[in-house]
Amino acid sequence: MVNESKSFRELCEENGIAVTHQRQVVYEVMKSMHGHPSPEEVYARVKKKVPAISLATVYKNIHLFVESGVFRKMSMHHGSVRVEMNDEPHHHMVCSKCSAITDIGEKELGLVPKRDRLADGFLVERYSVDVIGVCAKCQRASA
Amino acid sequence: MVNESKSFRELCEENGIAVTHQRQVVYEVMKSMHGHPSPEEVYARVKKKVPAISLATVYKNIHLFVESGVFRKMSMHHGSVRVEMNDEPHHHMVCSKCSAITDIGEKELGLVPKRDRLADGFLVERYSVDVIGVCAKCQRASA
DNA sequence: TATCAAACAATAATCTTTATCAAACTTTTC
DNA sequence: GAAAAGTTTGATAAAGATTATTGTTTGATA
Repeated sequence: MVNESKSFRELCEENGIAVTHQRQVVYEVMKSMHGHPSPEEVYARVKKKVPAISLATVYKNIHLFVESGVFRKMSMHHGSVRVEMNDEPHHHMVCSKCSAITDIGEKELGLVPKRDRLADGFLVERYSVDVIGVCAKCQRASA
Repeated sequence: MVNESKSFRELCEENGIAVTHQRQVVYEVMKSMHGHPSPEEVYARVKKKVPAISLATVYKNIHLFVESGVFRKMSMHHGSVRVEMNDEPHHHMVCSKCSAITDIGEKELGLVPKRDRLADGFLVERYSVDVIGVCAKCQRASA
């Protein structure tokens, strides 16, 4: 307990964010959950330990953890639904500054070694690669 | 004109969906847009050609195009925000039947050849790979 | 311990998506 | 071709996800 508290305190210092009780509970609950829970699911669990907490606080802390680098966003894509109209096999270059998405052909990317089966008998249909980085425009802007 | 109409008609027949004027306009507008427009953006353009169309119709047709295989979903992830709590470098196996997401270690995947620069001077930070396929559970269920 | 910026809870507002349902349109059947 | 059967549409309500606002409380630090 003391150790966990201490490490959370250190983590906050490293990332330049304040230590609060709510924040610590959100962090610990998230760390304890497997997979990729939604904010609502995190909220439900946190609420058991801190009944007065608000959903907005959970959202704010999740965002804060992402911004400060404690956790990472799982998808760099925009929130609303997007579809592919491009028939060619391709992947995406996603700018971490401006979120712009550009297609890149499968060949140009110099692709993944394909396998039919992966761990636990997962049957592969296709790969979808996001290359996260900085687009030329944002490189110029920050130069 | 006649050709385009004809090919849309054929496309609908192939995919077992009815030919309607609204559907055709949504399809043609989407095909004509570069990048990955949001449903709202598609709606805005379609509305210029069919002022009486409703946003719900655009949504319904986008879903129909995805379900019937005319277009593809760009991200297989769930709608709400998700973050990574897993510190190890890893990627994701996403089940196309049940949408379950499982982590897979970078090494187990047998990785991508890394490059620093890609087309147009895009500066690479990291790769994020989604392997789309069928999980063991869903394979059993459909066997 | 007093001060001040940051974080909090509560809640309203916004944005995105889905559901409902009667009317209009497509397809099918004759 | 016209009527029946099945789909799609528009309008709108509702649900779901996220952000903004505001007055209050709390944490860090002098």
